[in-house]
Amino acid sequence: MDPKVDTRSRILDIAEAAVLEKGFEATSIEEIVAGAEISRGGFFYHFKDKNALARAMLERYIEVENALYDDLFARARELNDDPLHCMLIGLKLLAEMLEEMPTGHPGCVIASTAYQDRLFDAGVRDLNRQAILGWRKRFRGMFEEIAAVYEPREPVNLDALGDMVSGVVEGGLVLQRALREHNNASEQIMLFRSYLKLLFAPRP
Amino acid sequence: MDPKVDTRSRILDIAEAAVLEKGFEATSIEEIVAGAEISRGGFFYHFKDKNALARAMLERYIEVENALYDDLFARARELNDDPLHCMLIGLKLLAEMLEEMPTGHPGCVIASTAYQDRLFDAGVRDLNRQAILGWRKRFRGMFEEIAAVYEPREPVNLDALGDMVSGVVEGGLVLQRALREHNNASEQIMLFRSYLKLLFAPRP
DNA sequence: GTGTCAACTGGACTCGCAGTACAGTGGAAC
DNA sequence: GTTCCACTGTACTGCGAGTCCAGTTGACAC
Repeated sequence: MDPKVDTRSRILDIAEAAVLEKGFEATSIEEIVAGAEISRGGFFYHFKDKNALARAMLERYIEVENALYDDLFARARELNDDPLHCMLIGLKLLAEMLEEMPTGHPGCVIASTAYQDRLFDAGVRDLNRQAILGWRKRFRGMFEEIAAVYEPREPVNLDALGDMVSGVVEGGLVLQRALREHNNASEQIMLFRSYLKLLFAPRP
Repeated sequence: MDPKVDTRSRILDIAEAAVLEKGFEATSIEEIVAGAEISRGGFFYHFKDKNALARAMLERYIEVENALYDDLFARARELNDDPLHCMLIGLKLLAEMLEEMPTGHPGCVIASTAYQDRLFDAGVRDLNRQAILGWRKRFRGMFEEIAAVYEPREPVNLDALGDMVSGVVEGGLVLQRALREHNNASEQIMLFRSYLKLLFAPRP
């Protein structure tokens, strides 16, 4: 049973670890098949080419990420029913989570594919795009709820504010990777959180 | 004279355009030498390998970027002497500049190298790191000036706030690339600007 | 027990690209 | 007239992606 645990997911596991550590291009198929203990032929049996691998990785990653956000904000909602406080708690939880991830959050995957996009086909690029649009929609919805209760202190485009969650995470991860520091992403999220506190502060 | 205009910078020009359009890995030396109308031997005469090219590109890019920030905030300072207003004007100018860049801002280069870092040697990675640390220092200094006049409404780490400028730009550029939209980066900067307005709003 | 199919193995091959090596050349500077 | 810089051109190695395909192995079907 052990050697048979779905070869396809084993390939994805190995590939994901390698890609997160050193990037997609720097990860060779040779290396993946060695890690997964299969032959090159076996790899190409499951994935037509590296593009197909990228697509499968992105699909899986986006699912995991969405489940994570669902869970995070569901927990936040349990702790506080107010939409603003729920958001603030959720962001705190997200920041804590990012700190606990030693090698860095997979969020990388999105930025990484965005910056190497000529390496990928239209399917991969579109998947990437849809993921970010999904997060925009998710957070925009939450901000609408908040804005219905707390009038924003400054005029604000809620789509852009929704994007800012993804943007701050991605930007923070870029900093973290480039600086080789550890808490940049979580720090950036906490700053964004402080922005929201000020933006939706109740009028006196 | 025309065919002789410093081959080295011509290589850098061609390479930069290609890399910004499709990424470093996807840009072949073959293609660069064709664009610059030199031979492969000529390329390797100027650059030991692709790593040396990357380092030279980064060096040049960072210089340009720093000059740009110098100029931008100098102009802002001319318009208003108050450190907060100077920052707000500078960010507005930056946002406008980003909107006017059709193919997208070179800021990409930093994120791009960060995400493909295993492709590069320690020299390139360190250059990348130093650039971000330089911006941290620059913006931290400006925020210190502001905080000396306007007490922040929320506790804030000024290093992290300095990083947030780079982070928001990088994050915005990631969004822009992935979404294939055009104003995400400038929108994100304007949101950051609105954060600063709220954070350093004078007490009544 | 035979047949079928999915899930592979293994090897041989092509292709494109990075990088090496080096011999030769043309023109400006001294 | 020589030297040297800035190349050109060619020929080579090596690596990794991707193709092709013939053959194996184990599960289940009938």
